[in-house]
Amino acid sequence: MADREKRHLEIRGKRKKQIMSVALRLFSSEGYGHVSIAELAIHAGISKGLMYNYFDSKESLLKAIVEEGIDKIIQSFDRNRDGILTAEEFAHFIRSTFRLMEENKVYWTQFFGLIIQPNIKEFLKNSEMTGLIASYFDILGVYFKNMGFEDPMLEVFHLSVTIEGFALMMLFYNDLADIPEALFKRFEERIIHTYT
Amino acid sequence: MADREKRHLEIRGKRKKQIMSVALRLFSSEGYGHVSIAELAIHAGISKGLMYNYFDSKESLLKAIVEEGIDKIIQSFDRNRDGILTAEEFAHFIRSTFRLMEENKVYWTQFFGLIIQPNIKEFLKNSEMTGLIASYFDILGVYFKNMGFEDPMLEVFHLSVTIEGFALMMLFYNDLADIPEALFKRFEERIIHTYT
Amino acid sequence: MADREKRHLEIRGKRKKQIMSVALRLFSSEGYGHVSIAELAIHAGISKGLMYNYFDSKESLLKAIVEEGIDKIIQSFDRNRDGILTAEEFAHFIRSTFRLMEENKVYWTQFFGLIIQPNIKEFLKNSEMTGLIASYFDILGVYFKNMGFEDPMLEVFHLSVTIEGFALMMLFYNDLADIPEALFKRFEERIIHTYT
Amino acid sequence: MADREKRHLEIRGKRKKQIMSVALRLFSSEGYGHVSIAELAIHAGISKGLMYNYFDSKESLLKAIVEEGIDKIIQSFDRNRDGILTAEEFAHFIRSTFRLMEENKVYWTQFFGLIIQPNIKEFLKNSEMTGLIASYFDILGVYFKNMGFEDPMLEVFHLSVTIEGFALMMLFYNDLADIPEALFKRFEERIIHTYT
DNA sequence: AATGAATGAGTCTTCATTCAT
DNA sequence: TATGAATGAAGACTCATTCAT
Repeated sequence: MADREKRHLEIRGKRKKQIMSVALRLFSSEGYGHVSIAELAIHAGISKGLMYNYFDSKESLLKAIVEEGIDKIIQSFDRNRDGILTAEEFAHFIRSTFRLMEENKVYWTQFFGLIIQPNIKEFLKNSEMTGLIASYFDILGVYFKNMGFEDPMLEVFHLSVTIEGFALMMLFYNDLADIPEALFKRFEERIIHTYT
Repeated sequence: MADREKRHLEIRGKRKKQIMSVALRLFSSEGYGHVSIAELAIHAGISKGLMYNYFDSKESLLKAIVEEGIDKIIQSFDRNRDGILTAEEFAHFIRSTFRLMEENKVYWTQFFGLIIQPNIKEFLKNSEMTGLIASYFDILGVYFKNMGFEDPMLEVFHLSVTIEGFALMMLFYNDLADIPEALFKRFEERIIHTYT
Repeated sequence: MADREKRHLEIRGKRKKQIMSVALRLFSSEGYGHVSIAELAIHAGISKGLMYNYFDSKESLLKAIVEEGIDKIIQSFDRNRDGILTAEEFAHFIRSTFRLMEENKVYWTQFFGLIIQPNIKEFLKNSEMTGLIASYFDILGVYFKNMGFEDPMLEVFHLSVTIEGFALMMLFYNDLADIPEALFKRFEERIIHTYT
Repeated sequence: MADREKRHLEIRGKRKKQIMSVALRLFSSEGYGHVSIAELAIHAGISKGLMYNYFDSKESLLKAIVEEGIDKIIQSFDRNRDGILTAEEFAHFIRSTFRLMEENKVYWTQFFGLIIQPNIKEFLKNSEMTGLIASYFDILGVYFKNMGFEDPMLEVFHLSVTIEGFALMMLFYNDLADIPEALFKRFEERIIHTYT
């Protein structure tokens, strides 16, 4: 009994992940509104009805995907929040952020491609991320002030804009030709160099 | 007769612009796929059928909007392409770019919100813009080299990423609370200062 | 302009009535839940989509039908409610009620067949009819008391039960073979005779 | 072995009854077409698949329920069919009928709520009940004739209509507030008094 | 030029039923 | 016996597009 139940849960878990993974890819590349359940089912190799065994609706599937991504981000960034950053810590923070993105380039690119879609942005605004971002902005503001920057908030703005722009660039050019791996490294060092 | 015809064309022109303007706003905020012709007609104060007097289809309307935006960009940037930039010319180039964006903040924000949507990106890739951007990249590369930057292509990348990131930030935060006007100016000077 | 608008409204009105009429017939004979929009469309000689030009949903169509019936009933019975009934008035009340049912036997049989369906009953309970029925019960109670009946409320109950049962009988046997016209008359006189 | 088999059959029998009981309740209150197998399974505390171990299909389950009800009715009324009714026998017949309904008010109300649904009526028409009812009509006709009623068939009609109307009334008002128990008794005596 | 009734293909969703375990 | 994952046909509903007026 416990055996059967365990297997069921395993199967459910796998299927759920599989559906979410396929959906993220399609939603990101085609746009949420342009992906039909039929298309999703074909790409996931399942029947049309099965999705509804795992998610209440198409929108609920979207929500699950977005929330999972937000959770991943929060888990990654929710450590060492004592609030004071040294130059070394700043460098480490930037490097580990890029490392995270690089390791799951496909996932994060797709995720980014998803959350910039109209109506989906709203999910973010109502999530914990808003607070998380604000607190990081504060920490960075203090750091830049301590480092002697004239206009710390402008630097915070510049840095975050740069990182978002980088993500957007990856999204745009990844379809055509991959961005050279080396660029990751050089770009990252360029940022660290500017701010330490 | 010629008079009547002229007035006729004038009216057509105005209607067309009005439809395109409303459509851009809706496509950008709701997402192309989520805007129905019925909704568009209501917001434009016309009947559903009338749209088809001006555009062959919904997609043709989209195309017209995107092409108009691309044309505007090309017209703005297609001057002084002798190819060699002085520091002063660079500063002027950055300033006039920001000025253009600032003056039509609403239009460009909407336009940006439109072209980052999946499937619509493709329009850009097949447009003249690709070549235009490439040529600007070349000019900037030469400029950065002349200015003694170690890795000119990285700087080009950084600059373009920054500007795209800025546009994205405007798109995201414009709904909630306007970005302070002053930031435009400070951000722009920050870029000029870095690269001159 | 006013002309066109008028014609539009005329067409809309006719179509709406036509759809409601076909829907009532099908809902009553097949059961609301078993009638598909496709089936309804075929029987009404229209396309599947057109129904949604006139009603928001299948349920909204149902609601319109039920409410129309309730309104008809209320209009028929909402006259002379001074509250005191003579034997003559009672006889007239019964006769005119039967006359109304007889004249639109098809409509009322279908309507009755609709409102006894599960879930649809609820519509009635929340309608004005509840109050109307209650007030008629009161009036009849007084009448039976004045006529010297031992247990007036029991008579009210008996009478209403009899009429409802008559409606149900019509619904059941109308499919197979029509109830003989004469029965209407004899049944009606039987009731009048019992209670005057 | 025979023991195990017996227990086996006992369990099967119980399960079957349980499923039928839950199904009758749901079919009656929600309408046959609106009850899904999933819903049924949840309310019966079994899995979706298990139902198919006991019944071939949803319709076959419905059929079993209706047939069981018809059987119960036939068993109750199939006695003393010598054909001639005295006044005393008539009174006893009415009383025992009401007693039967009263004792299993919930069951019969639900059953009645089921068989008046469109499409389900057909089951009755093709069942033995049609003949049974006809024969009772005959017996009652003779009885009323012997009792000196002017229009015996009208009385048969009136009586059956009254009883059906009573059942319908119970179905309608049972959800809201129970019909006072005393009414059963008084209503029954009222009928007996009229016809003896 | 302008309207909106009408169409029907396509979308999301439900659900009776099957089957491997 | 019992489970629930999986299927696919069918249902409610949407919407780009056409066309008579």
